[in-house]
Amino acid sequence: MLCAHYGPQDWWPADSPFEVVVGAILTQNTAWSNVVKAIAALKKARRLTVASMRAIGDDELADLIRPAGTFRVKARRLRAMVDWLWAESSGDVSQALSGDLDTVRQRLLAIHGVGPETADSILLYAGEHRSFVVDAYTRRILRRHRMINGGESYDTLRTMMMASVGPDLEIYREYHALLVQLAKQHCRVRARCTGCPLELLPHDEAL
DNA sequence: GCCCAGGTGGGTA
DNA sequence: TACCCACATGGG
Repeated sequence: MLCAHYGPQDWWPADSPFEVVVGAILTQNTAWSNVVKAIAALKKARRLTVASMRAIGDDELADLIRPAGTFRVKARRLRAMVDWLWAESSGDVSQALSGDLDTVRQRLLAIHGVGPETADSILLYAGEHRSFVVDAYTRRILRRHRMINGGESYDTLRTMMMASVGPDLEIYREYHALLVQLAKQHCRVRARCTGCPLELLPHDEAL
């Protein structure tokens, strides 16, 4: 039995794939609590759809997402994203993300404002792609346990994690929750992760 | 008042 | 290629 079974299901709370996409951009270098406020404002203004967000100006969009910080920058990035989604699939997020992982990932990375972490978050939580997200938590934990020296590139860490964990959508999605569980319950992931970084985490210092 | 957060793009050497 | 910096709000 995988410890993932006990993990919370709310690392990326969202009511729709598009909300995941928007959150992925809004959370860049930003506390999630601020993203929640911005998303609530978008919902209240009925602008949390590709078509309706596309229909407003940058100033209005920036004003709505102000609580998330760097709002002018993020308004431009959301604009680039909705334009792409519209061109790609008339705003159907699932359809836009369908297809071969590496191909879709490259297409996402070509969009202004979408870097590797944002792309992987979208692929994993808005799509059905088994693409591991390397975020600040992942780096912090691996470094704390001296499993990396800190200089590795994003792609190096992603490849390392995916090779050791194995292709498992649910484990990828629950990874951060898993770390919490590992810390609290001293459990080990053995079924499919023998030898992986999770296995090596000292139970009292996972976070 | 200060520091940081679930990054990315642009500029410079 | 390899750094350095702007972006900006809200919470501890």
